[in-house]
Amino acid sequence: MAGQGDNSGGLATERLKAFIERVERLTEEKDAMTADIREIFSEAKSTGFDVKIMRMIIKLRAMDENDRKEQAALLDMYKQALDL
Amino acid sequence: MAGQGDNSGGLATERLKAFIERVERLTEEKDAMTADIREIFSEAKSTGFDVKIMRMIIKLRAMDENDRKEQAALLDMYKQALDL
Amino acid sequence: MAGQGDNSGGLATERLKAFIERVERLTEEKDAMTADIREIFSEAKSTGFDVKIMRMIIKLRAMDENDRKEQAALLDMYKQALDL
Amino acid sequence: MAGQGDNSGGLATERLKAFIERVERLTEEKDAMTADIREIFSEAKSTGFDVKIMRMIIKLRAMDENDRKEQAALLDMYKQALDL
DNA sequence: GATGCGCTTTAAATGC
DNA sequence: GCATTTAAAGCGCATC
Repeated sequence: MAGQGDNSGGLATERLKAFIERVERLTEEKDAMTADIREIFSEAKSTGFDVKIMRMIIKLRAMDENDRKEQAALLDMYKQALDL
Repeated sequence: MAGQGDNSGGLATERLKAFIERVERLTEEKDAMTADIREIFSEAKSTGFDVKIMRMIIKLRAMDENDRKEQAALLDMYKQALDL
Repeated sequence: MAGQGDNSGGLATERLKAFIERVERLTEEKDAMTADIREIFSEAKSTGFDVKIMRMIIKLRAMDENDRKEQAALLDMYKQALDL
Repeated sequence: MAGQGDNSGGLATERLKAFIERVERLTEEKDAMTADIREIFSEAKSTGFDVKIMRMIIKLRAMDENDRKEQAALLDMYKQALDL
C-alpha cells in the first residue's frame, strides 16, 4: 500500500494482514480486561460503594504525591476566591 | 461506606481497598495492552500503512456481514441523494 | 429513504438535504462557541491562571449544591479509609 | 493566583471570576446548540432517516474534496487486500 | 514562539 | 434512562 505498488497477494498485503490481526488479538484481550473491571465495579456497587467516587480515588492514587497536593492546594485557593 | 457506619479500620474499608486494588491491577494490564496496540500501529505507520484506514478496516471486520452490507447500501443511497 | 421509495430528486431527498443543512449550520455556530471558549482559557492562562483548575471549578459550579456537598463528603470518607 | 499574591477580594479574584463567567455563558449557548442539533436528528429519525448514516454524510461533506477521494481510494485498496 | 502530533481526558452517541 | 462505546477536544511535547 501507500506506494508499494501491489494490491493483491503481495508482500504488503501479508504485512497489513499481520498487523491487523495482531491488533485484533490484543483488542480482544483488552476488552476482556475491561469486562473484568466492569464486573468488579458492579460488584462493588451492589456492596454499597459509590463507583464514581471509587474512580476518583483511583485517579488520585495514580497521581504523583506532590502533584496531588499541589493541585489540591490550587483548587482550594480558587474555590475560596469564588466562594465555593 | 454508604450507610455501613464504619470509616476506619472496619470491614467495609478492607473490602473497598480490595476492590480498588483489583481494579488497579487490571487497569495496569489493560494499559499494557493499549501500549502494545499503539506500538503495532506505530510500526505499521512507519512501514507505510495508513493507521486511520487500518482502524476503519478493523471496525468493518468486527461488524456483522449483513449489517456491513446494509450500512454500505444505505450510505450509497444518501450519498447519491446529496450528490457526494 | 428507508422505504419511501424515491432516491433522486424526490421529496425525501429534499427533506434529507434540509435536515443535513440545518445540522451543518448549527454545528458551525457551535464550533465558533468552542473556539471562543478556547480563546478565553488561553487568555486566562497567559494571565497566570491554571486552566485545568479553572475547568474543575466550572464543573463544581455547574453541580447542584447538595450533590456537590454529598460528593465531597463521600470522597473524604473514601480518602480517609485509604489513607490518601 | 499563581504568584500574584492575593487570595481574597483582590484584583486577580475579579479577573478569575470574569473569565469563569464568560466561559459559563458561552458553554450555556454551546449546550443549547447541541440540544438543537439533537432535536433535528430526532425529527429526522422519526421521519424515517437513519441518523448514523446522516452523521457519516455530514462528516464526508465537511471533508476536503481531495482528502475524501484519497481516503475512499485507500480504504478500497485495504478492503480488497483483506477480502472485505 | 508557533505548529504538528500523540496521548489523555471529556463529551457525545449508540444500544440495552 | 442508564451504561457502554465511540468520537472530539484539550494538553503537552518535541520540533523547527
